[in-house]
Amino acid sequence: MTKKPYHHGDLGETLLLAATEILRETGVEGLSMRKLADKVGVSRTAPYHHFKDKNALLCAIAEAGFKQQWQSVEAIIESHNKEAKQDSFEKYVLTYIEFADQHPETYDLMFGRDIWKSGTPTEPLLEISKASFRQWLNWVEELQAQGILTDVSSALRVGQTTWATLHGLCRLLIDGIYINRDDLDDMAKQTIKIILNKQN
Amino acid sequence: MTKKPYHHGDLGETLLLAATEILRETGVEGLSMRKLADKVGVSRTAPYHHFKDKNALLCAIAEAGFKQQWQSVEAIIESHNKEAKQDSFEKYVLTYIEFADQHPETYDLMFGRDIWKSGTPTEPLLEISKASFRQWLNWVEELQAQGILTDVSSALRVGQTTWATLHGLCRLLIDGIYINRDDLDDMAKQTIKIILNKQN
DNA sequence: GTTAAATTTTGACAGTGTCAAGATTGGTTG
DNA sequence: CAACCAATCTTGACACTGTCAAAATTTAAC
Repeated sequence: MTKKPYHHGDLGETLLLAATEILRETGVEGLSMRKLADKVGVSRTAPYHHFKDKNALLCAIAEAGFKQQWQSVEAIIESHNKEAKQDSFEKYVLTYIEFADQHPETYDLMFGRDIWKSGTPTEPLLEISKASFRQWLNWVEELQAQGILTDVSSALRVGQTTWATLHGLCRLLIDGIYINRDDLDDMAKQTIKIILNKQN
Repeated sequence: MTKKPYHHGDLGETLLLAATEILRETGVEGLSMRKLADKVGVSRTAPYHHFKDKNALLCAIAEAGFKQQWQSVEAIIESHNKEAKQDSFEKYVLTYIEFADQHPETYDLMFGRDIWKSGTPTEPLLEISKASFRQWLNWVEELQAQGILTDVSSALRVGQTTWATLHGLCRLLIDGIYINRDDLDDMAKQTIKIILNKQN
């Protein structure tokens, strides 16, 4: 049952795709509703029938980012099920960093100021972001149970700080401050050590 | 030799002060050149003779932030000189977090996208930010020498990752994601433990 | 006191997000 | 098939933004 909407064909999805492309090429500051409409070939206000706001559009992009991230994490969980937990955790962290590295603009939208401070997250975005964090907490709990992570503090607390560490690294990478691209691999490993609390 | 400039009295400084106030009250998104001019009582384009750009204005604010942070750090170094290094390091970290907590908008400018990605840092800002990071690296070196921090990796590498941890926490706090205000003290302590690599 | 430089203003332009009103199209129902 | 309605798209408009150019004003220097 492929329903082809009215005039355009499937504007909503087309807009999302085009917006994501503009985002990748020029960053958020280069993404305007009008340019987006131009690129797709509709009038300036056409997008407003598919996204209430520019904020809503950004939220939709971020939402897609969370979904993608979610899936790649699930893939790791399944494929690495047999291995030692610690190995798959490392893979987890590397995948997380890789995502931030390859989709910096999307990552910035997912966790950055634009949505969470300047704007307001939509309901579905709020949900999936919470779910995403819960996914992380589940990992932490497992690792605590197996003695790989501290259980001196609660899973929540450990989850917060470890994720802060990971997030901090990603931000440094994305914002390009105090960090060189060549250092990334090395720092990722270092970060894993810190999280796992190993000296070497 | 107090030179009172031409018409206004001391526009440059007045603008900086007013801009910082607007920043605190409404965030970057509420800070426009025109509102700023209005607030100070000059015409829209008057600020452009004291700051080349809006970008230059933001850089000036960030620069002031670095200076303030620098001074509070220096104060710690002096006053805590006699104590054990580790104690003053903890104080250092807490002070850093406190600054981010009390001047979130300024902190966001200092390390955020607006200047480092959307805009371009001015020369003086670039300098003081580097100096600020070197200040941190000096701490790391001292702590490495005293066996408080790992010296498995270089000071640079350890400095990067530890600062990433600290920065990550501050960002979480500022952006208000996955973290409650009440958890701050607890998380700060936790973060110190992680950095110092102590399990409890 | 005249000249030059620094400072401020007014006018203008392109760009932004978004609302209101009208035009067009498609699906649904009699 | 005809009529209606709702979804979709366009045009026009408004307020706001950053910033440039040219004119006006004030101060400093000689």
